Formats: sequence, structure tokens, C-alpha cells
Amino acid sequence: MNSGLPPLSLYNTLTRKEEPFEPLDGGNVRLYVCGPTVYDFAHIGNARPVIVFDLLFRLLRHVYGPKHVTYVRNITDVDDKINARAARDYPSLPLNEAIREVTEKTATQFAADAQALGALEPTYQPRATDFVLPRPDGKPDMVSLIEQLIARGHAYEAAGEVLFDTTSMPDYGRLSGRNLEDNLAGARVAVDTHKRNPADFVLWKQSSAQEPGWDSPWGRGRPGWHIECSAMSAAYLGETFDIHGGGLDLIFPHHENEIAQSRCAHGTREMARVWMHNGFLQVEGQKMSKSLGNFITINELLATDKFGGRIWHGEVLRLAMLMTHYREPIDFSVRRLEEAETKLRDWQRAAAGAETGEGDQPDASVVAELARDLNFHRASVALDVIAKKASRGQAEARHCLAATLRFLGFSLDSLVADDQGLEEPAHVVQAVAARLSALNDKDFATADRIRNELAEQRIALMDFKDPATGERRTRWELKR
RNA sequence: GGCCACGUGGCGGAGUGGUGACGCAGCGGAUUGCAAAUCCGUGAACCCCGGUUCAAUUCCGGGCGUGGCCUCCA
Repeated sequence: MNSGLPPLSLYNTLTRKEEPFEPLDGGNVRLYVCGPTVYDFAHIGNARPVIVFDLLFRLLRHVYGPKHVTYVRNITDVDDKINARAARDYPSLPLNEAIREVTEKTATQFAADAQALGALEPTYQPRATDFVLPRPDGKPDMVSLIEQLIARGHAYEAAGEVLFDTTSMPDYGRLSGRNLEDNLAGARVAVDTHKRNPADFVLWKQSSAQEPGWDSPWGRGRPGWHIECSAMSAAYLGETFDIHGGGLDLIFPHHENEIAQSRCAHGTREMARVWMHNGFLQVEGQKMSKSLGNFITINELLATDKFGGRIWHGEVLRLAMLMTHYREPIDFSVRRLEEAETKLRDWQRAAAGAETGEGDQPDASVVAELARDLNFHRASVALDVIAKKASRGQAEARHCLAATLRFLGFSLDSLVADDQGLEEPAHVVQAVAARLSALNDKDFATADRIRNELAEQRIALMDFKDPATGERRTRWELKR
């Protein structure tokens, strides 16, 4: 099947190698990525996995067909940070209502951010709170998973909590390359006395009357940090699926513990076959942190002048992220954004006027580069070759460039707009004609005045020679 | 202290056991009344020290530097 399409290979954190990708079921390729905890605006570090795994989603859809790829990105709406934020921001509301305010507002903002970054919506975006208790539809849930872990001897109750027994799993720590002794040696927090082993982690914990909680076999409480992803991935993708993604910081303990929970609860040999992790961001050479004052949210970048004294388009941020291979660290800077903007504008200029339609296919060489572990940078070099041809006037290349840009998640007019983006282009057309007429009369003062007036409306004029007649003609674009 | 990444020209960044793509910026030129846009051309780099090898930026070891993780931070 799919002969003629490039072989796809992906780097697998589990094996520390790039491997050929073979889906378990080519008719349903399954991808899970850890989504946001909705307690505050997402920062630009959070934007990277959104963009990287969107690119993977698009590539998989291209290779296997849009109907044959399932992408799940969860929303974590139960967390102690959410509780704290709710109590702080809505002190007059009952906690549960306050929590709902916080999670609704933040989830909506996140969806808007993701869209601005050119990311497609995942197939499913489940919320953790819908998967705590057993469900009418019988999909896996956290309480049932925990019961299963206890029944199979992988978890135990202690001091009102349910804990995972890490010694019950012989290869616990394989993903992160850790063993239990490493964790012991590095422990900097006093070991909780009710844990049998220092590395054991919480599956369920008690809630006080003031905290959100669900009635469970172990009393009123709430789920531990990791169990939600085990439940929601199983609910939509099954016990074993193809790819699990997230940030590098999640390898340990989150993904390690997810693997432990899912495999032990289901009695399977693997949870996901391929584990992919994106690298981290620094900002202007320094770690991003609130205390350094270089903490920047996606929304601030898109809507305020906080970074570099101006706003930036979401697609510029997208390209700025993709310029560097997804596993490499990125030093985020104004200069990087400027370069991304220049590049995207060049591509859009070269694609201007292209006719696009439904059945358009992206360029094969670009796809082939992406198939090599999402090597976007090499793909962009291939795209530059096409853009060069397009800007020389090859209509076919222009068409291909436009289709490929769309495939990669970029629009054709985010930085450069032609008359479609303008309500009344007639006055521009008129002004351009008047200027050309003035130029013919060598009336440069008038011509420049018209050009300046248009510039104030963010309309830039560019003269060029008609290739056929040699006459001067003028092109214009709306700068955004 | 333990584990894991990363370190290529001013900047971004790919890649390779055999004298190092490409992009941005710079510089020179064409075009232009001037600009912008476009086109052509161009200089410049593989953290340090050992080892393996006929040959290392690429493999191995050590060092230095940066970053991440080390039990509730997605």
C-alpha cells in the first residue's frame, strides 16, 4: 500500500535511534500528545510541541490519508495548580465554579493560540475530568485503571492514597534510562514514609472538603499526575498505539509512569511503539522564567509589543519554531522571528497569484525531507528551490509552492495581501495608474507623493518591467 | 552527585570517515529618476585535548561550556 510515497522514519526515544515507521494498522495510525494543563496562558515553550506534532499529523495524513490518522491531545483540567489559581482569581465563587471559570477560559485561549499557529485541530481533545469515573459508554477511565492495577498486584493502598509499586515492573525506567537506584541517589526530598519504595508514585490521593474530589473505592479524592493520559489514550487509541509525543521534560517521570500504568494495567508489552520528544526553548540565551522577566506567552507574542516591541503573526512563530529540527534546543530571539518573517514573506510573494484547488498535492521532495524524522529545515531548502522558480515566473512552480505552503500549515497571504485582502482596491488601482502617468510626465514629485500616501495605508509599491513589452508596471501588496 | 541532550561562518542551520549544503544579514554588480521588489556574483565556520584511522568536523575517551530531568513541573 502507499507505494511511491516516501519511507517514513522517526527517532524513537525508547531506542535512542531513528527507525523506519511501521504503523500497527495502516488504516488507523494513532498518535497521542500530552496537552496543556489549563491554569494559565500557554507560553512559547508550550507552542513548540503544538507545532511540531501538528507537522507530524499533517505528514501522517498525507502518507496514510486524512481518514486514517487519529490524533489525540488531552486537556488537563484537574490539577492542584488549577485549584490554586481558581482560589486566587475567583475568591468569591465556590471552588468548583471557580475552577470551571479558570479551565474554560484557559482552554478557549489555548485553542485560539493553536489555531493562530496554523495547527489543525486534533481528532479528539478529551478532558481529564470526563475520564475520572467509570463512564456510561464504557470507555476506559482512571478509577477502573487503578482498580485493575491493584488487582494485578501493581498498586497498593497506603495512608488513604493509592500508589504504584515500581518494583512490580522489572523494566521500569527503560524510557528514561534510569534505574531505581539512580532515583534513590538523586532523591532530594524526604521519602514519604507510607511509600514502599522511594520511586513509587501516586495514582489516587485524598481530597479535603475544600478540594475538588470524586467518590472512589478509596474514598473521596482525585487522580494522581500521570493516570489521566493512560486512561484517555486507551479510551481513544487502545491499549497499544503508534506514537506518543511530548516535550523532553516529560520523559521522566510522566511518560515513564504512563508506560508503567498502561502496560501493567493492560498486561501489554508496550504502550506506544514510538516515543517522540521535542527539545526545549531558551529566550535570548537564557532560560525562560518569570523571575528573569523573559517569560512570554503565545498570546503576548501575537497581540502585544512585549517581545521585540511589536506584534508577530502566528505563522511567523510557527516558522521560527520549525526552522530548527524538533529535537534540537532553540534559542528564541527577535532575530529568529525576523528571519522567519523574511522567509515566509519571500515564499508568499513567490506564490502570489497561484491558483489553488482541493486536490493540490505538496511537492514530493519537500515531503520526502519531512519523512526523514521531520527534517523541516531540509524541506524548507527544497521549498526555496521551488520558490526561486516561481519568482522567475514559472506558473507550475508557483502552484506547487502554494500547495506545499498550505500543506505545511501556512497561508498564502498572512504577511502579504493582494486585492482580495482589501475592501476597496479600486482607489489603489486608480492611484497606481495616476502615479504611472505622473512618471511618464517625469513628474517625480507627484509620483512620490502618491507612493507615500499609499505607504501610509500600509500599501507598498514595487515597480518592474513587463517582460514582454519592457514597459514599467507596478505591483503592490498590503503589508500586515 | 546521578541520568540525558547539545556545542558548525555575524546569525539561523543541514550534513558527512576524505579539504564543509543552504538561508538571513554583509559586500559587489544589473535594473531604477529615487526607492522597493527582482536577478547575478561573493568573503567567512565544524569548542579544547588525546586516541583509533592512510584520513575525523563526522567514531572513541577526557575536559570545558549550555540546557533538561532526578517523585506530583505537562
